[in-house]
Amino acid sequence: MDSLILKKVYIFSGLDEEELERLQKICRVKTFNKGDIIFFDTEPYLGFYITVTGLVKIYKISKDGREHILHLINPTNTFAEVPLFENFGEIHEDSFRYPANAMALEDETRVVLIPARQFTELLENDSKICIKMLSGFAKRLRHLNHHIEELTLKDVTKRVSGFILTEYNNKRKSKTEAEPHIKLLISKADLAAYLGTIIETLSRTFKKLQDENIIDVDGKKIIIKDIVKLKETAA
Amino acid sequence: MDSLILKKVYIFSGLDEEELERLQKICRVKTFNKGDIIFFDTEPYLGFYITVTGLVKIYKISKDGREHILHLINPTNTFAEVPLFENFGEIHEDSFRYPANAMALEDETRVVLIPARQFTELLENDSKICIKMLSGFAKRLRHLNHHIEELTLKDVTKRVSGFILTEYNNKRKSKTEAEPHIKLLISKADLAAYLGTIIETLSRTFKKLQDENIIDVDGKKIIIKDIVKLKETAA
DNA sequence: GGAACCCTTTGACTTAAGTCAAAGCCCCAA
DNA sequence: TTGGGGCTTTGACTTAAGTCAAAGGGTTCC
Repeated sequence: MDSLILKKVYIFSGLDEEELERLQKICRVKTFNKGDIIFFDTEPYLGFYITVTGLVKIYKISKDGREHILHLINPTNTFAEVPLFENFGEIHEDSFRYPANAMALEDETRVVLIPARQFTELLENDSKICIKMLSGFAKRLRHLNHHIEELTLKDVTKRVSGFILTEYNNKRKSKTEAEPHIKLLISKADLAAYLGTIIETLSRTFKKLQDENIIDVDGKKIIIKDIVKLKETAA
Repeated sequence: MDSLILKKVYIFSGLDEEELERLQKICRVKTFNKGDIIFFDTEPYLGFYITVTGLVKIYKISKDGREHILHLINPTNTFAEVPLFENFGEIHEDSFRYPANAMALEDETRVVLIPARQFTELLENDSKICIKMLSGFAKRLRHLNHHIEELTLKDVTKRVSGFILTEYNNKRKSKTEAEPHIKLLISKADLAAYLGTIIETLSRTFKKLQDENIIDVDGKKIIIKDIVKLKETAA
């Protein structure tokens, strides 16, 4: 497998060559196509994953079939690490399940599986990795808190506007461009599920924001026409 | 201060006497009355807290004044540890703020402040504590995921029923009794905020469940009259 | 080129839950 | 005992967002 990818994974960035090599030996690489399931929330827990290429969605399905997306996992990011620690030491009993479902959202989505047992041995001897993982968990906690805040205290229009703004800010970190816009990496149905709504409502919200001359929606491209008003709407 | 309390805190349960003593020296104890603010989300980050006695709520306020409760912290549990790790090493720059507000919900609520800087030194030398903290974070992540699931995929009636059931299950772990019931530790307004709704809707929901002979509400006491139907309603 | 498909939009309708306002209840204190 | 204040309930109304159904638009594949 690609040895470089592990180096880029945040939690492994403190490891030396030898440790990386050891880790590499226990990893398993898997490739998925768009729509393929990586794991269901009913499956026994094997270990956590790293997205290498493509995009992965972590989601839950309610009894009546509605879906809610908890996370979208980009390359070099990890997912499903939480069960590792829920009852540290008891993982061997294989009574653990994955906490949600994971699906590949693009063709050629490659992921690396880090088996639980071997990894925990590594952890016990290395507080640096632990701190990195703590840091990763902290970020995720922050994200989930923010997500809950959005879902409970804001209406759909505010959530959509907020989403566009954060996406735009993330993008701007890397480059600047003439026409301020974002490109959706996911389908509108998925975006709706991520924002805690349904596709029809999302569609109407986009239309409303277009009518108010705040944005322009062209397929998966969303052009920001009035960032000041967009910020007002999101606030 | 009470030295016994630190022993009971989950993340410190691996420490020996000497380490506990060292920790104790750097702690500060504070006592609050009902309604007192422990910290606002605008204050610079000093460190994390442990609830010793009483009850603490962690909450956010939206622009239009609505409140949402993220967590309720019981004795021996910690809160506000997340910022410790968000940019590990940079805490000294004191540019960090608390991520939410914290308020004492009972008189004589005692909390212990563990200063950030001293604590991180301890962490770096002890992977056992790290793993304990990871485990604590994992539990919280699980809780937040569950919370999001509830908020986005379920209506208020389901959320209320689910809340009663989990409270009852938590309680039953310790003791069994003739009349199945729970006692609310918080006001109904706070419960509403925790369940992502408002007090009027909560009141109506309780009434509906009473009319259907599923529960009986008597002030802060909720008697479960038909646990089978309650489970059906929550599902 | 058109059939089949998927994703998305639009319209008409329903409903859960929020808002506003008033009244009720209960406990404590003077 | 009376009265005030905090909490809670109830009622009437509004509204945001979900449901159901149908139509539109763009790709891909024979």
